[in-house]
Parts: sequence; structure tokens; C-alpha cells
Amino acid sequence: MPLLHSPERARSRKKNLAHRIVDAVRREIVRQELLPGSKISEPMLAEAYGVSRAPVREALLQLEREGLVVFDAVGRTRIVEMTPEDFEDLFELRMTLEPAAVEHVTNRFDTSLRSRLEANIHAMAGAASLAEVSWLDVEFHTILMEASNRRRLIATWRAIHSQLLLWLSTMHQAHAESAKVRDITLAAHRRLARIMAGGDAKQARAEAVKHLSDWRPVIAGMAGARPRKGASR
Amino acid sequence: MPLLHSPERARSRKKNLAHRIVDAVRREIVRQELLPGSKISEPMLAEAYGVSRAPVREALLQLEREGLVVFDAVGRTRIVEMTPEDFEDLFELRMTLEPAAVEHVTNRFDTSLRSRLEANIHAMAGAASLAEVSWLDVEFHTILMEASNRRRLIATWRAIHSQLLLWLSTMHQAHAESAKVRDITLAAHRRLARIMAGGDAKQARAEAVKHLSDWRPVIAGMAGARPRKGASR
DNA sequence: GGAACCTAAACTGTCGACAGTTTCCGCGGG
DNA sequence: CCCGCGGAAACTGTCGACAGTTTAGGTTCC
Repeated sequence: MPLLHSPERARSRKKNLAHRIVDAVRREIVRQELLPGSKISEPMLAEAYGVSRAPVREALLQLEREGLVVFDAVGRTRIVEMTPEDFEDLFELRMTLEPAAVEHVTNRFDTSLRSRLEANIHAMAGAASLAEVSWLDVEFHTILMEASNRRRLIATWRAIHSQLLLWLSTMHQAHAESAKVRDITLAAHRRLARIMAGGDAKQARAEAVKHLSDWRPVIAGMAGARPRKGASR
Repeated sequence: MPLLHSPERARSRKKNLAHRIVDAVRREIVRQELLPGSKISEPMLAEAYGVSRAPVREALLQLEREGLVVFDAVGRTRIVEMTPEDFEDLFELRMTLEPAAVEHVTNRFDTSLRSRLEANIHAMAGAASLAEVSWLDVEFHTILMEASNRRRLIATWRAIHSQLLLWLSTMHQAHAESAKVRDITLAAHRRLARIMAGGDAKQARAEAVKHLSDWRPVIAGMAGARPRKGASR
């Protein structure tokens, strides 16, 4: 998983305490080791990671930017609680961003991209857990978005893709139809990759829309999902 | 100008030094009082505003989020320099976001929205300077985006709309065809508002696309625009 | 005259501290 | 047994300081 989250973040990229903390906390949130709605304070994180509050503060700002934590009116931080409306909202934004990206990508499809997609597909074919499938699914779309070469499109994707990971994680806990999910996703990715390789941008866009639409019924069926009641520290 | 930039920003909304600094610096950048490419350091801002570096640091992070400053590899900050490719990139993102927003807005058009749009249009009709026209133009689109009620769409708009302001400002300095710009914009906004009031979402979307396309030739003609050479402090 | 160099100034990343608020929790009153 | 109250604990926003690194300028050496 070298692609996701590695490229330029805000401040000076590498050895920065804030980055390390962002990565660590993001992982905990996405894995739901930190529960949605739970409180998360600067002193708490500072101690947990053995640093001062300054880098923690910066990390929280970044996590807010990614939609993983929210600040209340008095500045306190909590892990975001995604409601069914959020899922829909997130999905709708994807529906506007990704088809556009796919169109661009199709026009600049090259062997480097092809092999990256194939590597992802291959990995997913061998994926054991649902978590792994989700990760690779998001990575597939990340590869596409980054390949679009549209800076602001990419930046926008970076601002939401962690939420997608969180959502998938949440969903799997609800109904884990494991194997089927992988095969459906895999087939869709293969189809999309093939069409993009073909070079027909309009057709590729249509396929992207279709692939995204696969989620419609899942999201609709999720209308009854209750936001888990917030656990605190 | 109560709408733009006022609603929830990251951390606790009101009395926060970082916010004040963000607002002040953003204005300076958009007005090009701070020149594109020029260096901007934390101690410098801290002294200018009579605060410590902590809130300044936070402010710079927010400005980076809005695309008004950029950090280099060693963490130094500069005012962003928008290239013609950036203009195009920005424009393309708008082309994917706004039509979607307009479609949503049309379906939830109400008198409150109508009056806000009319107020904006009225203000523009009486606008004297190009700067004022630009401001109101962006505000018009901000009203629309916010009215879409799509959280992530709105967040994305907030991440780019200051860049739009900066771009317009840059452009006006190049070719100032003052009066014509206002009348064209005004006419387009009136048309769009009328169609949205009519309630035909698809037609409204089409009109939004058309309105945005008005900029195509301008952007194309800007291909030769040279990025001004960076002045330092 | 120009290039490499060396030193001084400037800047970022991080830390610990403090004041003002908000939240928590147990205690007393109803 | 529930509610409101008060003090203690916890937290955020901000500040000043320091170390390590980068930049800038002047200088020396070809």
C-alpha cells in the first residue's frame, strides 16, 4: 500500500511528527479501533504518541480536512459519525468526480497505468479478508483519480477517500457478504480497466457511472442503519 | 458580504486569532497586495498581526487548504502562483461540481433562495468596479453551492472559491473590459435564476454548463499569460 | 570578474507553560 | 430517587523558547 496517503501532504512531507500521527490515527479510525462519536483530545493523543500538543494539533486539523474528525463549537474533537445521509452525500460527490476523472484517464492511458491497475486487480483476486478487499477497492479508485492528472480533482479525492474507507469498514460490520463483494468488485474493475484501455472516453465514463451505481441499492438499504451511539474515552 | 467565508470554518468558529489572520491574509492575497510567488513566513505574519506563531501556523494551514499558499519541500510558504494550467484545472473542477449543484438547487428552490439571488443580482447591477463585480459573481455561485445542501460539495467549493477570486483579480489586471463583463455576467445570472425558479432541473443544469462555458474562450486566450515573476518580501 | 565558501540571520518543527473555559462528578436539597 | 450546585479535573487557545536546518550575503580565492 505505497500509494495511498503517501504523496505530498500539507507541510514538508516526510519526517514530521504531525504526519506520523495523522497516519496512525487515521488507521485507527478507519479500522474502527477509535469508535465513531468518541472523544479525542489533544493531551490524550500527545501522551499516547509521546509528543507535545503542537504536532497533535496539526494532525487533528488534517484529519478534519479528511472528514475523519469533527470539531464542535467549543473546539473539542470527536471521531466523525457518518449517517446514512453522509453516505449518500459522499456517494453523490463520487458520482460527480469519478466519471470525469475516468474520462481524463482514458485519454492518457499508458502501460504504466495499466500495470498499476493490473497489480491492484491481481492483489484483489488473492485477497482474503473483506478489509483487504475494501482497501484495494479504494486504492483502485485512487490510482484512477491520481492518473487523471487534475490537481484539484485529486485534492478533492484525497479529502474524501478516507471517509470511503471508513464507510466500507462500517458497512462490512453490518452485513458481511464477504466473497460475493470481492467478485463483484473485481469484475467491475476488470471491465472498467479493459474499456479504458480501449480508449473510448465516453464509454469509459458510462462504465464508471455504472460501476458506481452498483452501490445505489446498498446505500438505499442502509437508510435504516442507526448511527452507533457514541462511546467516550 | 456576510455569506462568503463566514460559516463554519475548521476550529471553533468565532473569536479565534487564526481565523482573523486567515481572513486578513486571504483578502490581501486575493487583492494581490501580497504578490503571487512572494515568500510569507510565520515570524513575519506573527509580528504583522501582533500574535505568536501558533495561530499563524494554523492560519497558513487553512490558507493552504484554500489553495492560496503552497508549502515547499522544506516547509517554507509562498503565495500561490496560478498558471494557465491551474486556471484550466480550476475551471474543469467547476464544470463537474456546479452543474450538479444547480440540479440539486433547482429541486429545492424556495423564496428565501430566490430573494438572496435577487439581492445579489441587484447589487451587481449597481456595481461600479470590476473587483466588485467579481466578488458578487463568486458570491452568486457560493449562494448556489451552499443552497445545494450537499455537505461535501459545499466543502469542496470552499476549498476552491478563493482561488477563483484570485484568478478573476489576476485576469482583470490583464485585460480590463470592465462594463461588458458585468453585463454579460448579470444576464447569465438572471437567466440561470429564472430557469431554476422554473423548476426544470435538467434545463437548469444545461444552463449552468452554458454559463460556465462562457469562460472557455477567456481561458483559452489566457494560454499566453505569463506567471508574474515572484517578488519577495 | 566570477565561483566556491563561510558565517550570520532567518525560519521551521517541537516543546512546556499558563490562563480562561467547559466538562465531570459527587454532594446536598427537595 | 431526581435535580441542581460547586469544586476539581480536563481541555483548548495562545505564548515564548530552543535546536537544527536552510537561506542570504559578504568574502576570499582563482
